Amino acid sequence: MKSYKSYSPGEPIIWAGDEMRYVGSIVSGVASLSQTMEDGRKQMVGLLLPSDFVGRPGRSHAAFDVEATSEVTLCRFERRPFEKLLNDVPHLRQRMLEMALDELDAAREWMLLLGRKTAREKISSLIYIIAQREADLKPGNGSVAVEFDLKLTREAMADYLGLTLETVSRQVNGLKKDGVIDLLGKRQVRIRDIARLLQETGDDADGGMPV
Amino acid sequence: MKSYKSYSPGEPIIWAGDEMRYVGSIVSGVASLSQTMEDGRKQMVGLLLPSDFVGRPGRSHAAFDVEATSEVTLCRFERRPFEKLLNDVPHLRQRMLEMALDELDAAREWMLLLGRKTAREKISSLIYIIAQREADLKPGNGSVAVEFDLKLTREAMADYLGLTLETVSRQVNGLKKDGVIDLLGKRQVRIRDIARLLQETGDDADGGMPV
DNA sequence: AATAGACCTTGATCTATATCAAATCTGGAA
DNA sequence: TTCCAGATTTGATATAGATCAAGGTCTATT
Repeated sequence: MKSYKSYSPGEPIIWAGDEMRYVGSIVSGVASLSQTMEDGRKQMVGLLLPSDFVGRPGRSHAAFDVEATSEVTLCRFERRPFEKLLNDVPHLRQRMLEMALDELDAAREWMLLLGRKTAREKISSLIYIIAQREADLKPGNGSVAVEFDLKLTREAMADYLGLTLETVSRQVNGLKKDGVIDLLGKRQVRIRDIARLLQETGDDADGGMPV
Repeated sequence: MKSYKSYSPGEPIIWAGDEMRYVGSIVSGVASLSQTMEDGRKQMVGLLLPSDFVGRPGRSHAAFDVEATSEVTLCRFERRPFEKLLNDVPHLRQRMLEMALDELDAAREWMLLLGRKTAREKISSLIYIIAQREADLKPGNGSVAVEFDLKLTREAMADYLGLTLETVSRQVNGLKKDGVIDLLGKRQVRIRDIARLLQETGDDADGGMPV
């Protein structure tokens, strides 16, 4: 019932419309959840990092494309037995509901980014979020990783942010030029000024002013 | 434990950060779920129509603003007893999970719209979706309502679509000029050519070509 | 070490949509 | 009916980001 499978960068894990025989969770690497329009316009709708769940119990066909962005290892369960388990173990269903609600909140945050943020705010937000999630995985130090690998091409970032890859490139280098981040290699980022980065995201920096 | 409350257009139902004493469901009217940035930029992240659930069990404070867009009647339950009910009745938790997953899918569809669609495609998609949901409520005829009230101001539409109200106005009148829709009063819409409208949304019109 | 292909950067230009600024419409209150 | 405030339309202009077009830079392979 349980098995592991690896995928190389760019490899599809499942296409929208395919039958889903498995559900699973990411063990290592980064995968992307995305939609594509007939004319090729593409939008990532989720970034799947280690511990994230893939697939939807109770649905036989995939609604979105899932692709490996970096080298990915997936831990898979056959969907049917998993659904049975879900019925038998109330705790598990509780857990699934929490995950779904967290993802819903994340999706809604992303809607604000896509609909209303500028290109620079979008890039800053993405870097900040990846730094945060990176730090969650390797606990210890502060609450945000200072140096890490983006594990995304400029094109993948563009697809996530609703921009073109050229704009992504310009904005990343803009943040570097302005001393907010350093680039050590194309995808290796060091955050030079975390407060400044947070400010550049356009998000409420200081959690609301009490009157 | 159960009560009803009405709100007039523009009236806040709850603000982000407020304590949530109730969860509830929309009985009639339209409410909006939205986020606002410090400088006033606003993005709607959900449109709440009759039968939609409001609030999140297991969370004590609201994550988003909820406002009545039209006259709204809300059926409220105290949150704590509701959460207890959720623990005792497994069927209810099952239902909540399904609703959360459906909303997640809807949010992800909206991400494609916000990130990649043109203004005209955005407006067409919104009109199409409202027509669909309108038809769901009053079943009978075809699968899509032909004539209905948008129940949203141009500004509310703009906040939902990530546009300005001027652009919304121009695009709505563009669709009218091109014979896709008729306007009977500012918010009353008649769909003149439903196939054409669907095409204008940019979505896969004919459900994918088998090879 | 040379080559190739996938990424990435940079520059010039274009355009969809925002922004600014008036009208104009509309439905309800007096 | 007349008036008014909010909602909508319409026009002129500005601009962020897209698009088009080269080059440059890694990294793996031979």
